Amino acid sequence: MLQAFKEYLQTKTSISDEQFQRITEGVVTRKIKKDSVLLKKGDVTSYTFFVMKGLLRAYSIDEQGKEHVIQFAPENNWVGDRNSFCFNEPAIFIVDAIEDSEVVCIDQHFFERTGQHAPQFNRFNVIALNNLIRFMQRRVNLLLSATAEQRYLDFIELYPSLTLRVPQWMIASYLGITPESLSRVRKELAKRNFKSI
Amino acid sequence: MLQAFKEYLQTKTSISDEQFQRITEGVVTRKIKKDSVLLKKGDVTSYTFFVMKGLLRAYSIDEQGKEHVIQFAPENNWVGDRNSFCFNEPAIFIVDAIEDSEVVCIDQHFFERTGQHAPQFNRFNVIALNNLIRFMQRRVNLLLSATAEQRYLDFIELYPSLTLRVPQWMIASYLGITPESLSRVRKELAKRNFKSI
DNA sequence: CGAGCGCTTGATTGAGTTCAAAAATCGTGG
DNA sequence: CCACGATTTTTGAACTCAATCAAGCGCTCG
Repeated sequence: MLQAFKEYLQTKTSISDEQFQRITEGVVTRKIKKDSVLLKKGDVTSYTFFVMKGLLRAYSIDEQGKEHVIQFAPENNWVGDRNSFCFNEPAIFIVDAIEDSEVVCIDQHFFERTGQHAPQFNRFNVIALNNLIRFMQRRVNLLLSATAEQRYLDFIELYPSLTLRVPQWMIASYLGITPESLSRVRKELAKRNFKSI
Repeated sequence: MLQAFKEYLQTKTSISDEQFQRITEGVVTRKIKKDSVLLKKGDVTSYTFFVMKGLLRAYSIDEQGKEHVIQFAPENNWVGDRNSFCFNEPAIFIVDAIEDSEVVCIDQHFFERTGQHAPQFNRFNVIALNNLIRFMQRRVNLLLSATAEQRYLDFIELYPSLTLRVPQWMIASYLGITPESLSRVRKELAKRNFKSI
């Protein structure tokens, strides 16, 4: 049932089968149907989620009702609202499913327990956090400096598979442009013979 | 000599004077004159820096030679290049001093040692990393959704003191707009009687 | 005191938005 | 399996926010 999660942890931290058994005692999974919401703005939850199957997104909605995708979370990724999970404040993002998905619900206790049972886990966790920061710095840098076209090219290079699984208007939302603009960017790229789309 | 660093660590982690003494053995500080570079793009360094005094910035330079500020680092903040420090890759950012500054040079060993001597430090570190991620998500969200004016208002609210210490063109660079645009935004705000600038 | 840098202002341009509508694709029930 | 409605993508035209280019002002610091 937690097979994918086990494989993930074991490739990252060399946790034994028995250790895995122990640390995931009581841990539950949850299936989320396409288009249904896992976490909504304003909620205060003590959970964050590991995606075993499917694809989710975290996004915000501005005053004009427009959505802005903060993160896509396919298999083997984490998703949640840090505001809520780490700081016990109301969630500022909405998390919902782009495809039928299955997630593992993880609370703070899990992190503590696992850190005690398997100290390598803490190291791994710190590296993962640093990696995420590095990744976000890159995204900020692109938003500061690059055109819509450059950002799109960066996206398809970084997430070739997502390009096929995510509707175009959501990618536009992730890039910070309108669906119409992304359509035009793609048209322009196609004209200049980017068959690779 | 490390007074400011000691106070920082003690307010965050309740490390004793003796512990501090032990973990900072061999740790060196460095003074950086205004406008001089602490870390340049392409360097591979095993250090990250805690700012005891002054103000630094991390920024990138794009193909057209334009600078984009990723981070301002005043007193009691950390600055460095994660690519280099955490992943031993060439630095992608430049770090230089906006004011005459003094930093503590910290290497990976410090983090390991400190984590062993004072386990609370690890907890604190993880929280700080999560806090930074939360903060960067907020910035991405603003870049995706807000106008130049909204981003500027957010900036002066979040960093009232920096607004006075940082030249205007650098704030523009942080916000992802040109100095000319920021000048106009300020003019517009002044007209609408935002005396509070 | 003058050269250079930072800030402002104006005129023009341009990337991307908005609004509107057509074309293509998808999902679902008969 | 097809048809129909809904959603997504594309296309067009007008518009807007911010960028660019260019000039002038004011400060400071060497």
